Amino acid sequence: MVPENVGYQVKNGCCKCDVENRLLDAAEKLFSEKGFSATSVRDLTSEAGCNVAAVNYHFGNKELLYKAMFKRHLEQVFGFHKDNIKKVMSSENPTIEKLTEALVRPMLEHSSEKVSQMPMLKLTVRESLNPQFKKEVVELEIIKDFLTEIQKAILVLFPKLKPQKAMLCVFSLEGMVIHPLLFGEFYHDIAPDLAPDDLINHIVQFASDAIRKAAKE
Amino acid sequence: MVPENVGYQVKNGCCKCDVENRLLDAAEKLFSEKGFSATSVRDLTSEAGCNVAAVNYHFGNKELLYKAMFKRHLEQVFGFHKDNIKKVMSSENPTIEKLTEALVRPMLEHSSEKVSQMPMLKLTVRESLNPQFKKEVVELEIIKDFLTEIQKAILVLFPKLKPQKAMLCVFSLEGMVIHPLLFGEFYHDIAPDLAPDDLINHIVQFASDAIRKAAKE
DNA sequence: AAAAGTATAAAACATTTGTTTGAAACGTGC
DNA sequence: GCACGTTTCAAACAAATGTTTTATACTTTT
Repeated sequence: MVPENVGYQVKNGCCKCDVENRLLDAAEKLFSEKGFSATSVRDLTSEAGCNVAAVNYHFGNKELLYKAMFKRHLEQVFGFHKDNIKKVMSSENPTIEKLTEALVRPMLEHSSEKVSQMPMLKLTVRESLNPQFKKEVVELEIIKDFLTEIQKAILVLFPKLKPQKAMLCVFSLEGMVIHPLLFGEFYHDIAPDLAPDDLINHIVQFASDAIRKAAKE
Repeated sequence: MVPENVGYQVKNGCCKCDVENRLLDAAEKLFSEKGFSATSVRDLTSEAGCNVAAVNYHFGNKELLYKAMFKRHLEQVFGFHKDNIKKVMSSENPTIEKLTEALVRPMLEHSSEKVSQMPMLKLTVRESLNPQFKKEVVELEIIKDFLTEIQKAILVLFPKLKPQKAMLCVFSLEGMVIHPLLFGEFYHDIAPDLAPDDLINHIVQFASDAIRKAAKE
């Protein structure tokens, strides 16, 4: 296995770092397509254009590569969304509609880049559903932080709301947003003429109405 | 492979039917625990107490056993929920609260039996997320029927609601219900002192409020 | 330039995989 | 009891799996 700390500065960028990143890229692509077990180490290394032994050399084994892939991906994604929350809450006149829209829209309107990151969201959910390993491979703490961030924002908007009730609203909102991401094919099948904006507006309205009502009681 | 129609009546219940059902039971248990790829045919047959060849003999191959397992399970589960809808809608004074509660409560309050069927729900979602086979293994039609049934019930309660809007409400409701089923550990981790009834009441109220508001516009 | 440390590569390793085979056991109808 | 179709089983099959080994190339340090 590769030493944690190299005793010298790597000058040639084409070496260690590059292979590791290519393997992480290959991992995102193949694992999210076919799952962990159905993706072989040889699939990964040939996608990354390196030797079979590279996985074990750089990451220890297949499972640790899996874990490293999640870490890199989740930090990037949640960082993006937390920035969006901050922007809304530090804006002039923050409302629950603005907050929900800031969360819902980037997740649901799929530009060309977003499409490619949907498989990874699905895989993350899949892995959370039936964790197949003893040691957790998706770190719960980073997700918990994210949800707590939304909860805080809601409590700023509705100070009278009980914290636990606010967290339930976060859960419900997240459930509504994740749902079309997970079952997009159903939406298209059952409601073929549904525009993305209609869906976004529906969820924003649906959630905002319910949260506002909950805050009144 | 086993012939579709046997030329005689099987009298001894200990034969064909029994092995097939034991294999389907083993499939539910092991596939929902470890997933398709991570479960070997030998795992299945030793759990079912039969020979390795039995899977291929009775179902053709591992994948067809997987499909047969889903069919048996989904027909049972959706049948149960559709019955509940009918009971509410044919009751004296059906309301949106009664309807949502009839759907939400049986799913979320986990008696000893419900606990054991949660892994199968997770597996069903998992399989819908990243279908790993060419031929669909979870039949979409039976799910579509179920969602349409809820949509119809909502339209009876709120005739002015546009059908498409009603279906969006069904999606949102389903999203909120599935969410705690999928991420129950999170709920327990983030809100440890949350009683099942509180969660059920929250979702019933949250959804009913929002649907009623949507019907007014 | 020599030595030391690091990265890549091809080949081999021992298991495990899904599936098939061929024979034996079982149940049924004559 | 006999012949026939059906079901079960142990054994074997070829293919694929994750990982390790050994040797070779490369980079940095001295």
